[in-house]
Amino acid sequence: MRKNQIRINNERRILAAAVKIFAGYGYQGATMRKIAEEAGLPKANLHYYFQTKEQLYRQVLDGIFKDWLAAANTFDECEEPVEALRGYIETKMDLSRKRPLESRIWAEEILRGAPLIQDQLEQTLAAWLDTRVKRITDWINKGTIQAMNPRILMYMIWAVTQHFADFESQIRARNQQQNLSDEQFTEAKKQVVQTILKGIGALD
Amino acid sequence: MRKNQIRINNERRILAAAVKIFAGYGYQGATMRKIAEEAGLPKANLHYYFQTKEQLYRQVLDGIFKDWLAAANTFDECEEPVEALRGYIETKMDLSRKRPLESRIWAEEILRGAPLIQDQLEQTLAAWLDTRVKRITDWINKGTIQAMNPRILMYMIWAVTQHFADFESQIRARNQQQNLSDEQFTEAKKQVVQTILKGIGALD
DNA sequence: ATTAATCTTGACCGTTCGGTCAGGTTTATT
DNA sequence: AATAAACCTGACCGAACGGTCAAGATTAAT
Repeated sequence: MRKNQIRINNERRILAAAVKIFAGYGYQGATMRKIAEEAGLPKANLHYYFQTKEQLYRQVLDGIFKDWLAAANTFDECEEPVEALRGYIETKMDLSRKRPLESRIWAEEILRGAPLIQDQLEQTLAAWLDTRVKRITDWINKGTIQAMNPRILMYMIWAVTQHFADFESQIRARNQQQNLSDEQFTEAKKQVVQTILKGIGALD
Repeated sequence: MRKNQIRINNERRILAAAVKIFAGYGYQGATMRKIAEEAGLPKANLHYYFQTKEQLYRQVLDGIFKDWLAAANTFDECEEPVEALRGYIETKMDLSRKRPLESRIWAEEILRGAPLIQDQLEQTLAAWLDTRVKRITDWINKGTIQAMNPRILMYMIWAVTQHFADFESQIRARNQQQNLSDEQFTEAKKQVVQTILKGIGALD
């Protein structure tokens, strides 16, 4: 039951166009016409592969969601808070930099209260968050980091890593400047990691 | 040339409804019909006071923008980094908590790249940011806080304070839980302030 | 070569959008 | 009391929306 090559190609093409348009206009602002134009296909053809706009959007979100969760692997692989948190923060910032369009779509969906993926978020994300909270709690009990509310720490990391990329692309667009150079971005990553790790007493 | 009471009342009513609807649906998702319904007025009446949807949205943004900038006064009033940053962070978090709808509208506008208020942002915000950067640089030169890129610090504070409120309201909605209690919120503020101040070497 | 399955697309549909406007009503001015 | 200014609103408009469909073109299976 493998899919035909034509279907594979066209679905990929449509999804790529959808990412661009959804990122640029938001869910409501995006139209099937714009996506079709971007993909270089007639609008009716989009509806052949994706029955509705919502279904197309869901598939876009699915792809993003998986990547965003996968970024947390370093969190699990490392035993100590310094490595674990540094790995997670850097991976998430890298991801936001590498895929700014997807990052923006994700941010908007979260901001709107995730009306289309509540279920996934409730289940997957709650469980995901719980295991990280447990791990942070262990560090606190061992005295490796200072006492705090682990959930708030996760929110802070989330906010900073997620929206750093958004700020960046927005500032770049406004100033007609170049993107942050690799050196500048590495500096930013370093500073974010440094501030948070030091802030929770994991350094010095 | 003072405005009539009728005009004052109705404009206020419409703006309040607009805040609710824009926050709930985003700029594109919001419709003049929904706003009119929320305000309890016929749609044509909205267009009597605000000629276009965009003009109405601009006025909503204007109100938010002023409050958000004003929140930074503590930053100027205090000489030392600990007071200045604590005051700014706490004021911004309080503001986001007190006016979550406005906070969400602002966040979405920023996320979209501020297509409707670019000019204001470029001028006002750039200048605003520059003076803060200078002040932070002074602290660094005096050795009160450790060396760093001041702009990145501002982004971090921005991201955390802004989107903490967004996360909160979203999580509340999803879990049908109560809002964070005053105690919990105070705890959160404390932890954010503590983490950032300690993270930049202003504490301990 | 024939049939079946898949793919393509211009034309079209009902709905809703932001916005307009004429004509009536209420309020302010004299 | 009369005139002017401000306010109100049901009905309407063209445009754009998401989505449909029948009929033809292409590809795959036999």
